[in-house]
Amino acid sequence: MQEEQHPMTSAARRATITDVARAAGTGKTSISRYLNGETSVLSPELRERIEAAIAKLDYRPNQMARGLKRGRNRLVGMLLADLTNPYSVEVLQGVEAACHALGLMPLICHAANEVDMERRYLQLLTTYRVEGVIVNALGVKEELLQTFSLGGIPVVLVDRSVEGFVTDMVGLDNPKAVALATRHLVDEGFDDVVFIVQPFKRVSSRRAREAAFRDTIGALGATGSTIVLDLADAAPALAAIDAHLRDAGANLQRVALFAANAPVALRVALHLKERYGVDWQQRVALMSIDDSEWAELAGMTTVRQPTYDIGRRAVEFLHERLERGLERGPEGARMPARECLLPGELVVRSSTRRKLSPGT
Amino acid sequence: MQEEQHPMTSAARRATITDVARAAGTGKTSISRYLNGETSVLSPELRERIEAAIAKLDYRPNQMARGLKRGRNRLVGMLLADLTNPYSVEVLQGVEAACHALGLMPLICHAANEVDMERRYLQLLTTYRVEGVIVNALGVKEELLQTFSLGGIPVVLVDRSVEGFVTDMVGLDNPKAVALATRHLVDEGFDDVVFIVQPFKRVSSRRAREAAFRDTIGALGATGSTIVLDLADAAPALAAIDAHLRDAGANLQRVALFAANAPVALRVALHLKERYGVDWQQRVALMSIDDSEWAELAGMTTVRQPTYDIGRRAVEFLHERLERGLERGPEGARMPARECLLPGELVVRSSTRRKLSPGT
DNA sequence: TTGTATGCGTTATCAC
DNA sequence: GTGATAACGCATACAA
Repeated sequence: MQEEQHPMTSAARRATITDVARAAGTGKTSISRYLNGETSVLSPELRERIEAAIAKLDYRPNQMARGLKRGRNRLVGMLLADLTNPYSVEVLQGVEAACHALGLMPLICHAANEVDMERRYLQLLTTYRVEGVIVNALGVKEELLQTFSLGGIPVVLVDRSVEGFVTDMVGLDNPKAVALATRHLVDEGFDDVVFIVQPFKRVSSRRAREAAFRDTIGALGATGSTIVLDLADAAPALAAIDAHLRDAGANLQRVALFAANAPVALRVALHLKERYGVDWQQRVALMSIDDSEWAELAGMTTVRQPTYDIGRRAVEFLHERLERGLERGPEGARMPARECLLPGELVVRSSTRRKLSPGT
Repeated sequence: MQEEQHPMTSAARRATITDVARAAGTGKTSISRYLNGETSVLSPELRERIEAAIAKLDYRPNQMARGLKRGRNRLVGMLLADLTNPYSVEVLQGVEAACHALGLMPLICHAANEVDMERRYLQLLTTYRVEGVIVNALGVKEELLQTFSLGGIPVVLVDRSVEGFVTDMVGLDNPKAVALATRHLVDEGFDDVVFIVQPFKRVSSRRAREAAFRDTIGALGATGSTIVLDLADAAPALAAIDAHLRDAGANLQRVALFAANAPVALRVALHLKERYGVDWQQRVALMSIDDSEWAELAGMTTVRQPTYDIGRRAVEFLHERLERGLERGPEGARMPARECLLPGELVVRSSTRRKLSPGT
């Protein structure tokens, strides 16, 4: 009844290590050794038989069983707050590449901006016994993460820290990046800068960027203010922006808008276009952190984050901790929390180049 | 030596079902029963003890072990060719939501446009014994997918079919969508439409869209041509576009550019901006399939794909096959391949609204 | 150099 | 109602 057109066992279940052993006329141990690269302790002849059997049966070791036995399944959890944000996708690319290089498999969880999803996914990751987690979340709290740490599962934070919780974290060097951008604006002759940021919530980077903005503006002796824009209800903030623009125009001030990230920048740009028409760029200068794909098209100045490297570093941090945990006992993985702050790169485009001589 | 500050077993390994059984003063079987909702056959008293023990130990069943025993681990593979393409992210959202609702866990694999990665990831999915796969790939061939089908693992294709391989597939209704868009252009008075598409390669949807374009243009008696643009080497195609635009201008023809998807549209838009300046939209009309986030900002007409539903349907297809496979024997999952073609929605923006009276 | 036996955490089969 | 016990597929200590 078995049709053997293809080299594998028809439409039945996959071959197991036992099947291979039988086909190769040997024991499971030798197969296991072959799989784990203990190639030196195998007679060339047996080795060939094993290779043949594996090929014939199209055998693939079952990672689940393997993980169960070894205690580690090479799975690492990657929790992303919002894949809609190009930042996340880019970080992800770095994470994937690094994981691949290290033989790890990222289990990607996309919370789609739902705080409740974050919690559920984190719990789920726990049931799959991931060896570590990389977290870029919106509302995760310390206690949730403690579960991992206490269980000996390393946690690496991306882009934001979590209050009351110390671990490795990697992200943009916000102070430097914001200072760079702000200084650029002032240098270009803008004497009134409006920083636009989402409600801080639990997101430390938002707060950090805003603080850096105020510091820099103060140090430069320029005029600056902050407007908080909630993407779920942007009207009030947009009205505030309009008002500010109107007043500044009356005072002959040159104002620049500085968005704290790409989603905010897009929302603001859409509003400006709607309000001032297609040539809104002639009327108001907009820049942002995050160099999204449309920035070039819109000719908008940005600060490009080293997203790929951020992802890569996050995995490296994780990997180092995993290694440590292996060498010493499970309790010996103690190691001070590290922080990796990568520099942003200013990408100057037409939106912030001086167009009008001051006072005109 | 054990510090019991937190309710769980210090920094050691996670609690197992045996631990819970011991803590509850019962056998593993009862715990298992409790976990699997066989709640009716448990005395209320025992039930409470179990609940308490689980809470106290912060016990989480190990999915790996569970999968090993049951033969199914609720994992489904999701292979994505390019997360950089917003289309993919949107489809993913649908997939995730549907999976979550059905108790499935998507294992997301991002091939980053590397055909070789696709192959590797597909093999990897096999080792994790996913119960099914949803594939949106660039270069996977029939043989690779056969491995899954023959192994009794359902495959659902998204957006594109694979030559010589029959399975469920879900995507945009390309003929209708392209016809809708093309007719719109002609209605708006464009008498020369250029369709721009990436090299067909193994991507069936590209071919389908181009064919639909030619059919529609022919049926409408309008002038149309196709330019193939390779994102990795766009110069020739862009030059061809320039030439076409020049010639058409000389002949007083109104030409519209129709990009087959968002990445192409972006590349073309960038070129046009570079060539014609910030008011390039005044000179040439551009539309595209895929309603990317910058389309609104650029005022570009698009065909919006029902991405979320595409993802959802894909999971539903998969789920139905999984159920079938359970009821009847593993061989009884036979079921004709289905195709779900969802309609696109025309989003008209300023880019294609008549600006010049013909012949001016 | 090779094979046997045991256990990883869970579910399923069968007794009680 | 409840609880031993045998698998699931694999790795490993140990024996041969």
